[in-house]
Amino acid sequence: MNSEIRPQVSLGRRSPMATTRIVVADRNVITRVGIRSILERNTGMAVVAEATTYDGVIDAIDEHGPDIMIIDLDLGDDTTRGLNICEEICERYPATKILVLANTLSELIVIEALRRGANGYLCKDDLKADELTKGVKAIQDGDTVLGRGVGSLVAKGLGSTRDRSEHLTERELDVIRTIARGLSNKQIAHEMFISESTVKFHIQNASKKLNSHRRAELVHRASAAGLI
Amino acid sequence: MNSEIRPQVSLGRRSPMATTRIVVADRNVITRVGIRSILERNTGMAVVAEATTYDGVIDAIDEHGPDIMIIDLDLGDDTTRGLNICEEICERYPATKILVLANTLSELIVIEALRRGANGYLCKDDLKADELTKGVKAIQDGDTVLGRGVGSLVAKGLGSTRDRSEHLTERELDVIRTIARGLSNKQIAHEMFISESTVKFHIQNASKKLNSHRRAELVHRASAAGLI
DNA sequence: AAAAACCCTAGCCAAATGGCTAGGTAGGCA
DNA sequence: TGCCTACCTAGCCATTTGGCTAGGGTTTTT
Repeated sequence: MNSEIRPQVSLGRRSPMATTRIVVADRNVITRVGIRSILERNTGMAVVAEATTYDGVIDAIDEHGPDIMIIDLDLGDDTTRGLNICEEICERYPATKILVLANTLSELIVIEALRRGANGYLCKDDLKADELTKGVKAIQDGDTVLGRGVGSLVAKGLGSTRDRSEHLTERELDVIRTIARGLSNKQIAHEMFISESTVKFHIQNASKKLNSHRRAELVHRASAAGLI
Repeated sequence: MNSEIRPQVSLGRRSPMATTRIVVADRNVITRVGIRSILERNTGMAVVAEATTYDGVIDAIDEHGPDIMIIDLDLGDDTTRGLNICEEICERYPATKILVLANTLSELIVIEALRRGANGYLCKDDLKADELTKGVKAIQDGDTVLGRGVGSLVAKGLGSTRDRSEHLTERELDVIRTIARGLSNKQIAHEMFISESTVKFHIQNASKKLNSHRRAELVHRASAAGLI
């Protein structure tokens, strides 16, 4: 794994008086307003635009050239674009740093996001207001920020991976959780940015591990085991 | 349902100068701040407290005696308390009106929430900022407010099934429990001495009640609701 | 260097499911 | 009596699934 991500981005600390210009992208109004409100408690931060679609993100960056883009990868209008938007932004607007604000936590998504140019990854749940602010500042200073839970998750994956007697992989759990929400394989594929074949592959493997033959049973067992 | 509550606070239309005091409960900071921020654009509304747990909700109401409680039923710390918190509030603090702000939409949940004293039910997704504000005002005026989608969902079920609390029948529960064990419709039919058609019939009905479209989701919802 | 995990993809086929319309029964209740 | 509910059954059709084989790739462990 590249430990070296986006090498040639301006490193120096910014002058304390400069305003950090931010664009927020999320499909949910409440969330957008919430983020804006939390950030603007700081005089040094300004949310200059909001976006609700991938195209809207590009447009907003193009127009405002923000310092930081805070984005929920799942904007819903184009399921294939979630992770890729990071690359798009990174390539076309290298001056804009990316903070991913996700609903769910999956080691793979975190890694992928970082690999594609994200500078930070926070999870909406269990996030504290000051963590968001601190995260933005840290990224502004050139750091890479991983929220509570996120860091340890990644570290766990990067470090020791053993003691798996009968354990479901992270990916398999992701799939099961999504099945529990009632999505079809096709929908899951879109949401996870993988192909339908892969979804079926994970289901098959998880099913064997939990000895179930129907996805409903799979969900129930995983649920009963407290895995989801 | 009691149309007459809150004796000592001015009833009927409030004077335009009066401030609507609100408590917001949601486990997510961003959401709490977002709601607060949206509501406080109106001079007549003030979020006097926030809560993140069920006990916190009770404490906050006890301390502030708000006009309106905006709550996400899933606060996570006690899964059995979600719907019951409505009753608790309704009984102990009849002056406080309840607006449920949910993530998911299920007819059963909506009905139950209303039956237990909720005055409104909005769905976070696809909610517009002014809808939240309008909803609060409407509830303050004594109306019952159901968000887009919510209303039609309930109306659909309400036409045929008026007063009764919408619940799953014994047979439907039997089927769901068996689905959870991973049996196919054919196997279920054989085990229950009914035809496969009947199995599908029960599944369809239960699915409508729980607003799910896949048996895996049906199992998960029923399971999460403690029904099986 | 080899093995072991994990992740991703493809295609095939039979079976199962979801969603629907359109009936039937029996018991409780106004 | 008629109406309601719960329960039961049938058939249709498109879609989804389960189960399989047969490959890719990367990273970590041995």
